[in-house]
Amino acid sequence: MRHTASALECRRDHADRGPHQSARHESIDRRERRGARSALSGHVCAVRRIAACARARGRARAEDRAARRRVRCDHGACARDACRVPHAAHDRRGCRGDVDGARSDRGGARRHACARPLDHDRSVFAGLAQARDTRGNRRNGGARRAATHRARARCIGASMTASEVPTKQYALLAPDLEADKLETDMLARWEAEDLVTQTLARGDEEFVFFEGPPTANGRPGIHHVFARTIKDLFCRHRAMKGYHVGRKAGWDTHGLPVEIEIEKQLGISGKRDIEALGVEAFNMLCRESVWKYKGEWEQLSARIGYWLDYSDPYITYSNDYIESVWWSLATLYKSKLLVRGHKILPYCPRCETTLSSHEVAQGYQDVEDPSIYLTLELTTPEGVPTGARILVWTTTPWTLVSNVALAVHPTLPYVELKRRERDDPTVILAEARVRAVLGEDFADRWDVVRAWTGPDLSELRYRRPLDWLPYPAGTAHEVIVVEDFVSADDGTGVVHMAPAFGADDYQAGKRHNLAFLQPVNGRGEFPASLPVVGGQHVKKADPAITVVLEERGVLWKAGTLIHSYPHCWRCGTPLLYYARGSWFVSTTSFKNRMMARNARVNWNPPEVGAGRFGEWLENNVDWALSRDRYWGTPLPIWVCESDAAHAVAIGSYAELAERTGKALPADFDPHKPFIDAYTFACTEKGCAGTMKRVPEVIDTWYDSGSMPFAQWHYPFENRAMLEKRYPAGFIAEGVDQTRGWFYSLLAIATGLGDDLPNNGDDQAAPYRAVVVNDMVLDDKGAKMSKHIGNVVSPWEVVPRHGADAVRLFLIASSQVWVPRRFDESMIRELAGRFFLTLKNVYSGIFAQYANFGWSPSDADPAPADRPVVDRWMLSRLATVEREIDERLQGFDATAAARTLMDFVVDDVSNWYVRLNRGRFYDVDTADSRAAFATLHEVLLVVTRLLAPFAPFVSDWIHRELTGTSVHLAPFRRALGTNEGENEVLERAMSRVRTLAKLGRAAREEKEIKVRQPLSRLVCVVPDFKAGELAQLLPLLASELNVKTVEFADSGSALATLVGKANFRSLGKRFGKRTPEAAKAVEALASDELLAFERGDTVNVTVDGEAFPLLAEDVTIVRHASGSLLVREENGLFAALDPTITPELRREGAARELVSKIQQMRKAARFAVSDRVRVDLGGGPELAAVVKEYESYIAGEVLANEITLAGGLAETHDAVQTIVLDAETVRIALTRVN
RNA sequence: GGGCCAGUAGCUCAGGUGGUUAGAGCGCACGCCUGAUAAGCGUGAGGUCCGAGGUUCAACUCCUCGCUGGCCCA
Repeated sequence: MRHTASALECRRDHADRGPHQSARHESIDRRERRGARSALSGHVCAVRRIAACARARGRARAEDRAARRRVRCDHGACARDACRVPHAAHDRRGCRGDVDGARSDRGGARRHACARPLDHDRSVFAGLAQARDTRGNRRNGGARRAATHRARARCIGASMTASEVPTKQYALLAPDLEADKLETDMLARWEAEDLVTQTLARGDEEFVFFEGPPTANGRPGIHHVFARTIKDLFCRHRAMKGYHVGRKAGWDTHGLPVEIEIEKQLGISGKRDIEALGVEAFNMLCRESVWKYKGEWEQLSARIGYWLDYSDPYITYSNDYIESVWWSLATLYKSKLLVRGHKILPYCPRCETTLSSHEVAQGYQDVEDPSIYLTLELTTPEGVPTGARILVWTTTPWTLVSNVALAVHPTLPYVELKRRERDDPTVILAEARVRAVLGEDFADRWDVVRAWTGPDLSELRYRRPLDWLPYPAGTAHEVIVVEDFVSADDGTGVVHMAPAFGADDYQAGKRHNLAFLQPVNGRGEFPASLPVVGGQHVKKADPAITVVLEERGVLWKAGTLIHSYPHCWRCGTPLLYYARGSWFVSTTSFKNRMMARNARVNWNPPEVGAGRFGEWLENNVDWALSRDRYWGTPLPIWVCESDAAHAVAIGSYAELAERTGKALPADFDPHKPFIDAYTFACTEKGCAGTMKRVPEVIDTWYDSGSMPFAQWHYPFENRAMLEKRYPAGFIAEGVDQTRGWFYSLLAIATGLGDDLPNNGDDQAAPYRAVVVNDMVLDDKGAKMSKHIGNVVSPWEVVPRHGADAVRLFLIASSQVWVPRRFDESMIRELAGRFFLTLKNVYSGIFAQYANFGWSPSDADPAPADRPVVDRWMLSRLATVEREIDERLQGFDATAAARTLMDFVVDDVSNWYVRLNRGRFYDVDTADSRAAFATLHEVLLVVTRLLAPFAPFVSDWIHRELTGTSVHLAPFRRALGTNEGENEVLERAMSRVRTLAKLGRAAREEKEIKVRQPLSRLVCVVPDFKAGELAQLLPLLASELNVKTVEFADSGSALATLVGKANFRSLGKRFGKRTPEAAKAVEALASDELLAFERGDTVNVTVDGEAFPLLAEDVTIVRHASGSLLVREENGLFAALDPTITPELRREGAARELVSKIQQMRKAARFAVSDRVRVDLGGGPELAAVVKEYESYIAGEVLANEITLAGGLAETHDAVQTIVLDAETVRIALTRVN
């Protein structure tokens, strides 16, 4: 301890001497550091003793926050890595001198590095130490800063003018700074700068983005973070590319989920309860409820860095929005694209309401239903019985009252069978169903008398089972139709059709103009006028109907069946599929135009567009808009009370006022129930009726699909705006939106056609590109649901890991359109490691050492003048920059993120920084300046490339590097095509890295540690000439710790050549004889291959025929011959000479000894600065090593003394016996301070 | 029942116009480094590329039929 203090005193002494002496001392200090970089001395001690320093000075300010900034001072250090880099100042004498010095008083502080209060530091150290003081101390105030600058100006040298003094100080990213803190601080900064507005003020050309509106009455979940990250990152990328990217927020505020929420709150259920409460009150509650989680949505969006303009959001319930929707509906109506019709909907007869699909999905139960088979008489078209009967199956006998047709399959085979030894009529059914219906042993009792096809059958007619209802005139009935939906999986392959009670039936009914019989009222009862079942509930009528069928001789057999059937989730009543009157957008009439537009959309992934969405469009049915509900956009159609054929669509509030003849009130509300009070005289000439609005509201999907124009209150306002902001360049939502928003946008836009700008059918409107994301599953791959309780709250995850990490994880873990598991440990693994590496490179390498006095300046060598490894780094940077931009341009965020992460971890940290660490220990040599300038450029570009993915930390670092926000920076530097990219150099480095890998593997094979120097590496790189790689060879030599690297020339005796057949090339020429040809190629002798390489013609014999060998037929691989350690991969060849000469062995042994002693010191918990005595016991080998390398060893392990006593010291602090080069060596350490 | 997606190392995922040696990260084992240190680096083990047929000189890749999981629709 004392010696440390004395060293510090020594330093203060220098500092107090004034400028001149300080400068001189600085140079001494630096010389020490350089000199220490000896090729032999591989090790360094970093001493970090915060408390010790503070105590030594007696001026500790532990409470001072700044004190916790670790400040490391390095003296006389000598990194192994540093030694690998040629250094102009390298000087063995300096190294020795340093070691000598270690025995003096001064030496105690030689390896001193510690953290201490900044002012303490400043008072103690002069010279370079001064530069360290100001690191990160911007908060420290002007006086301190000024003092620091004076001190630095003093010490850096008299020749420097004040203006030349580098003043730039890079703040460090403290390792204990939590992501949450960094990000919330950054958010406050953005807020203060109003950065979003700044970005919105830029850019000439529009990149149009549509925000799909969320419903604010549900809480945002982690999957919303996912979708929003995707939206945000592409918007940020395009904004950085110079586009203007508007980001208007929006809220989806209407719809059944909102109503259900209120019903739950009030403890009521169903339309009757709502009517009892009053629609006005109910809707008021809906209107308020929508904003329940608005704050949370906004906060979460902000917290994850989703930049959205919430200042003027579109709100689907607002009057302006509804008016635009009305305009579009009226426009469709005028084009006869908005029409009346029927739709089969699940309907609860008790609640008297239709149910939405998601309500139906909640109510499936297994129930026992009738399962009856009918045998119906077939007739000719003229009505003459054919003598055959057709078998029909149903589970809903009550619908037989409404039977109007049968359906058969177009291609399934049908058969006609006759009962043996009976004169009964024959029966017809699908061949595939015969066993199931007639029994496995049917062949014992039945004979097949004829084969039928569906189309054959459709030429016949049949007699219906019940004839209680008359057919309307002009409709088809008792016919057999051919339909694809018929299956042979159950029943008889013949389907009974009641168009009023089945969706398929209804569609078929429309196709074939079938009669429509709907003898059921809203409570699910038959009308009283019907025989037998009049007044009964339909489900209860099944037994009575079955009896009648039997009486009429058309019942084949009756039983029951258990199956899953939907029930009302509120009251448990079985649902009826029931035809309801509805208004439709007749999308089928412009289906082809929708498909043509869809084909122009850039879908990511493509299969969603072509597959899921394309198929769905192919099977498009008209869009039923009507909803018998309350909280929604009212359908703006008024119908005459006296004649329902008289109808008008109102397209604006002005038009409504005009019709009614008076101005609308100031507080006009277009919602129910108010709007229903507006009536006016019928618009038809000569009609005296009153027009009333139809009661329904519209499907909420129509609201959201109208957002491209309704968000701007088009066409009432903002016509010019829409010209620029339509269609969207890009939208992104979950795959569940395929039938939702993606469809409603497309359908409405196609229907409106030229009533919107830039909206011809030749456009990909309303969106040019879509990115579809899939589900976020829990860590076990199960869907997240409230029910299971595995829903991940973003509010837990984001603060824990930081939004940057969560965003990057979501994007990079797999393609966004594949379902991804959300496993928190994966966030740490994937994103955490990347950010740690990035921070280490920035803080641990760049900032820490740049703060000794480097900042970008003209003194930095031009890129062309920098070492080859820098030029390689910059080339990789340019390549990666281009690749990432291209990937984002192509909407492939995952590939872009991975490219960037791999680059930073692999190329930057793992290769460039690792190889060049030593160059950062100086700040004013050309070599160092080149390294700093290179790394600065790399970090600068990396933060820009990272900004769309991780907007927080990228901005933090970018601001340190440049003083400006990354979000106002250009995404890509202004480089020409492939400018800055040196493909040959990148490939060459890639070869070198492979050779390094092979070399290490070769060492591993013989267990020769990298610590053991070897004499030479021999290698072969097929696609490079030796000269082209020459400049990279020093890197390879240091990486593999060999003295020389040489190339084996073609004739080298070191290698045996072996041919490897190229099947791709041989396959083309030899076809079936490929294996034989390959064998012949691989049988070629080494000297033949050598000759071939030199250009001689070599033949291979296949099937007795000689073929000249072509260059592409063979890959020539070299194997070592002789004693070299060889590894080979894809033709690359690395051979290490494993010969360890006595000199090499002694060098290795010295390093081994040092390593072991260092480990002992660590194990014995010595402070890193503790001085020791080393007592060694061993044989003559050891003595030789110690003799040659004593000063090196002593310097490395801080030994005041090394003895070769041959025995243990009497007292020691640590002792160990090791085997060094087959010699047993005892090591005893004694602490001597 | 229909459509789409996925199934590759213990885990999470790449990849491939068909070419004989299928990759990465994590984890694991072993080792290096100790001036990025609550860091960093390397080497290694680990695979019936879901199964069965087929096409082909050659299939993880193409085709057919299945299986398992997910989503959407009925």
